[in-house]
Amino acid sequence: MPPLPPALETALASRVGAAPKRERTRRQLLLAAMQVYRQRGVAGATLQDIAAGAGVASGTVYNYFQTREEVAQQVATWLADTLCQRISESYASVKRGVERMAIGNRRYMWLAAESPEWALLLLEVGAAVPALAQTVHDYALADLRLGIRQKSFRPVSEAAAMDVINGSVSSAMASIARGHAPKGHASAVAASVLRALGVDAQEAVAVASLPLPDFPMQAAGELPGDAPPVRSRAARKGTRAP
Amino acid sequence: MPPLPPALETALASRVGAAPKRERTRRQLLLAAMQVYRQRGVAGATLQDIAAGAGVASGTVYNYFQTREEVAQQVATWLADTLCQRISESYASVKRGVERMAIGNRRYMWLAAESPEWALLLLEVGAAVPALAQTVHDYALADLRLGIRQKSFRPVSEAAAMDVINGSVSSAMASIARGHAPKGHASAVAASVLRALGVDAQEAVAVASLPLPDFPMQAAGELPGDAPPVRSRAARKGTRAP
Amino acid sequence: MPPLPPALETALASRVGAAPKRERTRRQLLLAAMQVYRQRGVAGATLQDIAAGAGVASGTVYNYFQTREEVAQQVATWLADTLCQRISESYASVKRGVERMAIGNRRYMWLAAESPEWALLLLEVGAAVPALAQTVHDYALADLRLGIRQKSFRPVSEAAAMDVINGSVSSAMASIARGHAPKGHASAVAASVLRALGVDAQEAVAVASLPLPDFPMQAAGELPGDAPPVRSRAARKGTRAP
Amino acid sequence: MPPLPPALETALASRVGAAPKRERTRRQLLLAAMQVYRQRGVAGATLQDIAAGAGVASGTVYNYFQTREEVAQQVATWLADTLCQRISESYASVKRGVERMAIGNRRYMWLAAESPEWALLLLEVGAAVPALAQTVHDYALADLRLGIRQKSFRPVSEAAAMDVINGSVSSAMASIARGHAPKGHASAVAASVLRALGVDAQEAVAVASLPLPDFPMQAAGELPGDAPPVRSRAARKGTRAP
DNA sequence: CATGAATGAGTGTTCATTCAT
DNA sequence: TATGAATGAACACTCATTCAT
Repeated sequence: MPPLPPALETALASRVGAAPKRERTRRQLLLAAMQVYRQRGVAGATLQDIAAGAGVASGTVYNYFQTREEVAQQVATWLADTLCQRISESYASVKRGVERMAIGNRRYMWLAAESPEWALLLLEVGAAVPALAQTVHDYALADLRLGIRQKSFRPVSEAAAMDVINGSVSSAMASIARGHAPKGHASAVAASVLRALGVDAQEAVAVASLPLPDFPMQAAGELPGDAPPVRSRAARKGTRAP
Repeated sequence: MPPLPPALETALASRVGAAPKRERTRRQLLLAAMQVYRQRGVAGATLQDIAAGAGVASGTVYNYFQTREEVAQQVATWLADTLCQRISESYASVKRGVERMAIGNRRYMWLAAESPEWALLLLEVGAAVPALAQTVHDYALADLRLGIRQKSFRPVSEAAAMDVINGSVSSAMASIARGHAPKGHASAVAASVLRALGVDAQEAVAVASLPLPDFPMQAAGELPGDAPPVRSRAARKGTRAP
Repeated sequence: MPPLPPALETALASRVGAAPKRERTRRQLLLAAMQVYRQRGVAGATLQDIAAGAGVASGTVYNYFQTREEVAQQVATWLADTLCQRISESYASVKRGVERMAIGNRRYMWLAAESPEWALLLLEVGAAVPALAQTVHDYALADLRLGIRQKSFRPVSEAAAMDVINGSVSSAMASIARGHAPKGHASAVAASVLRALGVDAQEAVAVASLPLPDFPMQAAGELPGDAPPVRSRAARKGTRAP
Repeated sequence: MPPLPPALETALASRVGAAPKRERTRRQLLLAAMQVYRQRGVAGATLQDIAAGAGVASGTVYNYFQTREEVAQQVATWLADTLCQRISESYASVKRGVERMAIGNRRYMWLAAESPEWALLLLEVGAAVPALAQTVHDYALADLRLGIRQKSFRPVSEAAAMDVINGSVSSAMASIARGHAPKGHASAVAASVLRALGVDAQEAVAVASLPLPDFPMQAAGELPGDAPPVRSRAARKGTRAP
């Protein structure tokens, strides 16, 4: 999966080298899984492909994940946590809900332009694992409520707003990642969403055109989602020593 | 799949009894396929499940469809043609783009409330078979352009508008079908979408609250998508079994 | 199967039009079977392909042949009888064994040059149905013995001679039909075989270079191998009349 | 497949016990495949038959061969390499083309007498996999050309000679293996072939009656055709499992 | 006789999972 | 822990054969 947004690249791959062995292998597996998910889809991915992609034997995967499905779960968890956290950090200093909403939405669409493969992966995994969508949903909801408190948003209803936000951004990510979108699509969609939330047309366009804040490259401390222990029926230390 | 909207019920199931044998079997197969798609997903559906659901031997499926994928294609085609045509007919007399847009969007969400299983099927098949999404897209685009010509819509861009429309309605259908949506969600989402398209807030809510026109129950002439002969890619419109 | 030697063309296809219906259908089936045998091999031929090739429904085949294998048997029988009889007739007036042997062998190889598809069919069917090879074998054996009686041949043994004759001609037919053989290959092989049978080198080449007698085009009376009745468990007349 | 010529027995079966596991299983599979090819034909052999014959589950076959056809290919390769190499080694010290030709041909026919099943297998596989026939062809061609250079052979043409050699020996192998051949058939055919190549009758019989050189029993170094890794089309000669 | 829909056992192939080393 | 051979249930798809019309 070629061009990963640098920040994510940093978060994942660059740390593969510097970690206890178990964690390193686990990340290689997650990384390989994502590659395969993009090439074959989550449903079509085979464990042997993932293992091969990570450079380990197929049996080894079961030292890290109990079932095929758990791999997808953990990929989703990792994606959700990393993305949401990283993105929300990138505009932590922005205090107005309108701007936060516009920036958050545009950032996802920017991701789709920057690295279409990862965006499609996100959509693919999001469709397969509800947990991912839920996490993203929660972050957006916070900004929505902030904007409402600040009287910037007057949505018809909170639920309607959430469907418009999530639906529009997802749809736009797909359009952009597949190359079907015109220039400026991300801002146009972001502005449209603001309008749906009750923002005045001119302001919507203005806010949706502001320059995006920087997206920091360095990993912020340790990764979330670190290795939950394998809960195998045979999980013990020191087995096999003669 | 229990509660099918009556109009669709009419179109499909009620005619299973009165048709030449070949066509009857084909419909049973499509019907069974839809059931299985809902239970196992399009990707997870097995041909033997479909065959069993239709009450025929597994080999029989291949007298009607050349591959597993073709079943999905024809289900999608049937769904797209039936739904789009039926829905657009139901408001053929409405001339204002704003209203048409609101009615169309609400109708899909109404479908999700009326028969959640079918709505989820539609979303599932729509995600798996691009043709379906495309057909729906085209119908919506026509109304969008109409509204623009009538100066009712002032979308930031046509492409952005389409992503907002499709994304929001899809997202809302899922919310509604899964029972996560509050009362009045369909109208709220429809109004929000109108606002995104540039409609004034009050008018948006007003238009999105108008009573939905009737949805006719009788089949309008013959069904679209009738039995394309196996092993021939010949034209499909208007074919008629002797 | 395109270029059939005219004589065979005459024997088979031209008569399809002028025959009682049952016989006509049967010939269409045999003809279609041969086509499919060439395209898919005897083992790979399906009954539905054969039926389709003959322009009848698949069930109809079972009115003429009891099993798939019987089709192959009758094709083989028809080929063997037609070919051997036709070929041997074409040099009935030749009295010397040497010449008869050379002509017979060359005629098969000529067939391979003239219509490679039919030659390959012959080899294919010959490998699958021993009866064909046996018939051809018998014709050749007669000429061999004639030549021995006439002191032209002094084979090491009769059995060895037969293996050389059959093996060499079969091998050469394949070479020729596949386009791997140089010009004059048929005569060269025929001469080589004569030498193996004890004919002097010069004479062998001379005899193997004589012009081939005409190969008559008109069908000689009726075809051999006419419809053996279907020995079905349900073979009766007048069934099904109400 | 019972009586394998001892030398081949040595090469294949006797080593099944003493080898790394992967190689052992692979040989069992090849061995089983040969058995089934004889019983059902190459085309009629099913993978489950082969797997069962080797005492493994059906899926296991795919750890060694990518497709059904590859099994046949590797059987053919193994047969061709083993046989040709072993046979040609057995008369490496013979320098005259005539003798080499006679010995080579007789050795194949001797094989047919010694272990008819293996001979029929050879013919069957040879018909199904061109590579086998080609390898055999090449060995014979070398001896033919040697004899021509030595003025022993004066074939009508090289191509004709090859068809006579291959065809006659193949035909004779079948006769012998099926028990249709009289005593001394191998020598008789070998002599006949020599005559076809231009050898004087008396000398032909004389040469074809010389005692066959020993056929060594011990494996000469390692087997050819050793385990090519699955999922790689890499070079196969001389591969060696670690 | 002809039809062609239906059958259902059978085939090649895949892949998640296990387990001895 | 890592390995990777082995497993075996599943699956998509084929096709000879039957039989009601």
